[in-house]
Amino acid sequence: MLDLPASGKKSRSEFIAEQLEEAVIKGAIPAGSRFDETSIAAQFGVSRTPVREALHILCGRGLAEREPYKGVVVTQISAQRIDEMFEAMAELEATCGRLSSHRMTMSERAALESMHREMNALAEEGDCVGYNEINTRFHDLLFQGSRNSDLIAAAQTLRLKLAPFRKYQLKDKGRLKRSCNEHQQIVDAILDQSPKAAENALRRHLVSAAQEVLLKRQRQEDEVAKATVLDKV
Amino acid sequence: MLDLPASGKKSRSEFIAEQLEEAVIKGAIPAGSRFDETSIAAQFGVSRTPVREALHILCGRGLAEREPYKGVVVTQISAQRIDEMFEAMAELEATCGRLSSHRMTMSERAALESMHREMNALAEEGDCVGYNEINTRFHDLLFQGSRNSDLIAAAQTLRLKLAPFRKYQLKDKGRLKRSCNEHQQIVDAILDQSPKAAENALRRHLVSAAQEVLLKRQRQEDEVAKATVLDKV
DNA sequence: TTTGACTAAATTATATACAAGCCCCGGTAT
DNA sequence: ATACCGGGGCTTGTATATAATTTAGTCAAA
Repeated sequence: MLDLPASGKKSRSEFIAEQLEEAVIKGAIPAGSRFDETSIAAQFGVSRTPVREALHILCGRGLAEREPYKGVVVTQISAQRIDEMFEAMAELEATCGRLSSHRMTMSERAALESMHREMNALAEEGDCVGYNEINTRFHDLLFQGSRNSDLIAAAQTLRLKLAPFRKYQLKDKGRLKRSCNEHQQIVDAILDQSPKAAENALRRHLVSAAQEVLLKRQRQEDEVAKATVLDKV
Repeated sequence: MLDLPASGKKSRSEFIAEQLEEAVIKGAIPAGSRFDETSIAAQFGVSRTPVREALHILCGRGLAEREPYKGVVVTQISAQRIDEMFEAMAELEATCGRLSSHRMTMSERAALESMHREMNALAEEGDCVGYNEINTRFHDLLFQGSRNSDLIAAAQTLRLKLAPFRKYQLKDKGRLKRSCNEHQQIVDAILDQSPKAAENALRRHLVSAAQEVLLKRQRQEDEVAKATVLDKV
């Protein structure tokens, strides 16, 4: 039984929703598996009511799907869907970048460059965890720079849905350095206030991120398949 | 007490969510007003439970917001936010149009053109209701043509949020005809498979839609303000 | 052996009961 | 007169009980 919020502002439903969301994003709850209301309620030491409300929230965010009298399952996503999601993400980020290139404040531009320098250092050290953290803030700043809450919201929604697959990415030093090079193009475009260059740089960056994820995922699935066959023999 | 679904597939929560959504979109429930769980439950002749679930769904779609122990209120949207929403919508539609220009099938292109011709006729007659209906399908087809479910989802989410303001638009024959002219540019671009032209045409179309909505809204608010002042005197 | 209907168990959906937090309103003191 | 501070009422949040629906499993008949 997990701890409930000491006496936080949030209701239990929201707390549970956050916990479940994190579990889905981290891959702790595999895609396609069903949420059992009773057992989740037991885990958190609450009744089924707040659990149900939490599941509604997850569905709203597209992380799970609900079918009447059948339950809520973690959204299953095919390779083709991942491809689509990256394409959409690329377009959204490209749009944000284009707008950011001439809307960001001086201090935002400076922050972007400073994060980039920091990521360069982390890439050199091969610190994937640190890199990922700054990377998230880097991209988030690009969204914010667009000065459009609806674009930001759309981008973040999609980013959330892609989160479970991010684990396949940015895990080796080689990829980190390539990512840095791509970021260099983005930073340059923003500093130059060049919308077209920013748009292009972000599209390219997302293309290579997509490739990375899809290849790694494919490789892992192949291994699983091979292992399964071996088991049967 | 309203009728519940005869014996439909949907659960009561979903049914209620749809009804409330429609009410919000039509403006029957003004922005900023609070949903009273008890009275809504009474109206539909159900308990509070499905009403609460419906409200969660509304919140998920961004039509309402929840604050713990205070209730759920219809999302309040300022003129500036409307402006942002139209900007985001313009970028999303432009992106969809760009992709559609070279991804649509022949029959989709034909359908687009045929809808356009039909709208031309309706504009001539001044049939606003008919025009609006086809117009929705016209834009929806443009989304679908992008072949990207995430872009489609993002576009439709935003479209839903903009829906309450659509009532300020496409109400006089003049605007209908201008809209038609803009559609002509879009259709031409799609038929020519010209991504850049499609993108531009859609941005322009959305700019003028935004202007229409914002102007009409401003005018109406001014009238309300004037009336209020007169009341006080 | 397979198909089909039917029953029972499990799970979700809804209703109802209870607890907790917010808000207004009046009282009191400065 | 005004600012501060409980208390009561109302609304939301949570728990539990009941109804509706699906699914799995059994047994009979083709």
